[in-house]
Amino acid sequence: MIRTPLLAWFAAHARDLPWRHTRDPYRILVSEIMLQQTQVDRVIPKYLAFLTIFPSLESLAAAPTSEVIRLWAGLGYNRRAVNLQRAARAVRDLHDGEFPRTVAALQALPGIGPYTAGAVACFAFEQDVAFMDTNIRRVLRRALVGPDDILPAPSDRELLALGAARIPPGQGWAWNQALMELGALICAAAAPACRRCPISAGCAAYAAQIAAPSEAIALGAPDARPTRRVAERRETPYLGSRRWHRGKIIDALREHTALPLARLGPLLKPDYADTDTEWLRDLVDSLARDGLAIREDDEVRLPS
DNA sequence: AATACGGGGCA
DNA sequence: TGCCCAGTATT
Repeated sequence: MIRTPLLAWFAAHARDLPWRHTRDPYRILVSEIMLQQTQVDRVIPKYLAFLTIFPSLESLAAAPTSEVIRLWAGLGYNRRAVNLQRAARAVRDLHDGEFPRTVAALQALPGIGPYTAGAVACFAFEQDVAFMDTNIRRVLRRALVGPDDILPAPSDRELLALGAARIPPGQGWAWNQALMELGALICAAAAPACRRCPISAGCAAYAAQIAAPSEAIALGAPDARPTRRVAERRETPYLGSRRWHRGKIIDALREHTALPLARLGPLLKPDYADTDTEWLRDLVDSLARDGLAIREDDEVRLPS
């Protein structure tokens, strides 16, 4: 068994996370869906609570969708809750209750994309597959390509190929966990802790930083360090946005079995008027298309 | 290739 | 405020 510096570091410094104690594909899937665009610390309590209520794929598949959506409160991206249950039902109905093991079959399930399919194949079935989340992408890029601002930016396909070739055979599980852990704890997006990094000796970004300690810009080196994200797009304001209102509607539906539009409206905006009905109906229908709500005439409820 | 999709934590 | 976070589906 090969002991690379990264694997040694992981063995010594890995956080004790609940989903690292299991290989149950159902539990791994729940963790991976919850972790999509959501920080570890915020997921842990939700993950434990979810598995207490839905300890098995069968229990989740058989549950009312409304209960799954209610349990999802506080996690955001509520479609994930619906898709997670759809995936559970697909495994039950289309795969005879047996989790598919291949990346392709996993990715065919609702809400499971390239990342999650690879993660389940690796973390549940211990396959040596390469995949990328935001952490792995940043680590591979810095280590194998160079500083964040180098151009052209490597494509995901290139990065994936580079990363795949470096997986120590038979240790994909630990390797991929270690890459993610390094990205989260050491090779952070801002202020990476290179002093504590176990792979800085072989890191392209670190080498570049040592060679040119940030005075290239001050000296005005032409085209030396072209900056990516020069014209960064502003993040759209969240408060009062369509997303915000959708979230508020789901919150209201979590509290009530059913709600007429005329009662839902004032819960969203104090000055709700009849002229807002069309706006509200459009919002509700968008939720209905996502499987997050059901509207019958002027009454709204969570899906059963 | 762009957008929509939640929400909370933090500088 | 603006940025970030174990992404996916749709256009």
